[in-house]
Amino acid sequence: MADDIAKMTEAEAVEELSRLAILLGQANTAYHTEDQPEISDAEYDALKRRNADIEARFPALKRTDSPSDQVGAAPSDGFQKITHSVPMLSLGNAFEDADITEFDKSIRKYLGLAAEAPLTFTAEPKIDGLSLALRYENGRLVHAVTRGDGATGESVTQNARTIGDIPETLDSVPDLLEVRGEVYMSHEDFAALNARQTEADGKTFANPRNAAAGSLRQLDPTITAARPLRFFAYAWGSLSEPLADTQKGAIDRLAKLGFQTNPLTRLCDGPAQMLTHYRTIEEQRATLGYDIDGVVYKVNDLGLQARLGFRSTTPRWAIAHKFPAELAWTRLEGIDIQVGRTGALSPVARLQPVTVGGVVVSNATLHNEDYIAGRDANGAPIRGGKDIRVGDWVQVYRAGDVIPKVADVDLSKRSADAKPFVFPEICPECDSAAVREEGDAVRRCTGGLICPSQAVEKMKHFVSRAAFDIEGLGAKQAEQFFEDGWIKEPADIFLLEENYGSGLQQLKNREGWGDKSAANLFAAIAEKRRIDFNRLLFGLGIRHLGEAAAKDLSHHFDDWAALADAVDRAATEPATEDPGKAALAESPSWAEFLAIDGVGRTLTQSLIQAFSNAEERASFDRLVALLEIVPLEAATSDSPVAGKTVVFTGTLEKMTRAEAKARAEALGAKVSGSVSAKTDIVVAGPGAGSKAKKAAEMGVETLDEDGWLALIEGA
DNA sequence: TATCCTCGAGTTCC
DNA sequence: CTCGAGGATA
Repeated sequence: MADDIAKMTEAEAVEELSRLAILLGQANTAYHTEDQPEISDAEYDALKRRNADIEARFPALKRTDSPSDQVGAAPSDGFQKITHSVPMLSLGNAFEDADITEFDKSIRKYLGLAAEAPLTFTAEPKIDGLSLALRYENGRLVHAVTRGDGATGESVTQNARTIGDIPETLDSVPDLLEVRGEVYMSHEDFAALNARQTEADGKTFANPRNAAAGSLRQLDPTITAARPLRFFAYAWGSLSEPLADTQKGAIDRLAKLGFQTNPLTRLCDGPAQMLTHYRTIEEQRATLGYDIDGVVYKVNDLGLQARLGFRSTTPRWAIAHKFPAELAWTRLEGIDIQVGRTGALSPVARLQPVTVGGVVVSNATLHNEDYIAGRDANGAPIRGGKDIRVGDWVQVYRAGDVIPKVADVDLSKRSADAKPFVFPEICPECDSAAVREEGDAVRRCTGGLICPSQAVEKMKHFVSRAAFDIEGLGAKQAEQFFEDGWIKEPADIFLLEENYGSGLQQLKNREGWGDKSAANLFAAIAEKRRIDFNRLLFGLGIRHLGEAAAKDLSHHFDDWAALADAVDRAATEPATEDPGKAALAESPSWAEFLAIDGVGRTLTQSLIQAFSNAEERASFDRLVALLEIVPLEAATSDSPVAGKTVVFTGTLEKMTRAEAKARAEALGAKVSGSVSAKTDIVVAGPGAGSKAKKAAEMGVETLDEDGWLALIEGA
């Protein structure tokens, strides 16, 4: 250790560590962006060693962004999960020019803008890479998080620091700034990387996107550092203060801060200009040097963006205009039938492997029975039917550049002896009858849990990410345990240790399993004995009960017993021969379900069916007895309208009805269409009629539009 | 009753 | 990611 370090005071150490962090940060940036590093490797190492020495003497002073945790640090085990403070949503898609005019129109309608009123959009290439969120606090990069499922991503901070386009520090920025953008690899760098990979171990990447994704998710940052990744900034998440008041202004600001922004970003005054720019970008696509898969349009005015807000998974103010998908022709070698957890029989095409969009595809979906069929039993042509036969030449594409689909068939190349595909009417897995309900597109196996395929798929669903999400017990393990007979129903998972704890030995003999993994698994399972009510409901795999409905139900029912009791009562109400009739709605037990937003007759019936099935019910009971169910927290919004039921009536002048509803809901209010005893607030615009009158009669608080806006202001 | 929007379910490859 | 269908709404 150098003498001066041994003599250093704490204050001096703080200052020196700060100086070293900046120097090393600059050196890193220079190293990764330029051919010529500013300092030699030896000098770099010396600085790094000095930093480590000071940290060794003053461990308490170690900075959160310490350079010693960066490139060259020991690999961490896995990536920390981080919840995005503002969700990273995906974009709606457009494929045709008409979708763009429609996009413009629907925005105008939502905002109440006339067709001739000015409305400006940004248009920029959609980079085909992976999204990354960079969190800067007081101008220092503290976190880099992948998109993940949009709500939660993985921290790849150490890896992101090795990317030259990502600054370590920023000058004169808001205290909190989250920059979002795309990590990608250029064609040139991709080719060079694959050449190197070929020499090293022969494992090459299928396309630049996969190479970028693989590189960013390296546990050892030194490997990422050796991969030439780049970054374009195009958006932002949480901010302590706005960057600008337009989209373009914000992008320009990011560019000034030192981020790369895409040079093909333009302002467009309407659909005509947007489409022109789309063609321009499309023409340049091949020469850009990196992959793009379309053009993104965004409403330029950030005030309007805020008014437009979000649908459940996409913003209303942006859309991705995709380039046409790459197509390929190949031979259909066979058609297999898969049976899903609900019993749905899905046809899957087995193809002669073919490259589509940089990936070799050998399976593709064939949608359903009608899609394959040419003519029905009476010889009449089926609408939408393509008459696809084994042995045919078929056209394949990857929908959204992901899911392979059979798009078309070349009838001219059909061999004379090709036979129409006969869709099975018996489940291929369990021989139960497979029936198709009137008006339904899918045929379903009626075997229920007798059908091994349904049973195992249900189990996979139970352990899936949105349900119990047990670490170490994914789809594969669930299937394996099911086949072993160790897990026959969800409750068995929680009895696994008790019943097969001694089976540790057996586990150990299985490939990839040791003492440790079994212990870890039991710990992970134990952790999920405490489970959110909505996750439990979703995990049960009741038909029509998805993630959203599970939340709706757990908002309404306090606990499992309350729900089960309500379902039981509904089950004893009049038969449901004709679910459209009023008799059902009038029965109080059904009414309780139908009154829940998002719950209708179909789901109610489905709940009754599941709970009334003795075996299924017993299986639920066995499971619930082993769990501690955590009720869903009420939307903890402290806005003045949280939990209130609001009715809008009359003409709204400052916002459209859809906008008013969305804003109210975002603040935790429930928006209803008619005034009832449950209504808390009526917002009446000019021309309000019977609803305002009824509200007055019932003594419900009535506000005009300004009164409402004043009420929610600041929330 | 028709239309719009959102959700559920099933899909592949890495 | 897409299709089909359920649920809300005009």
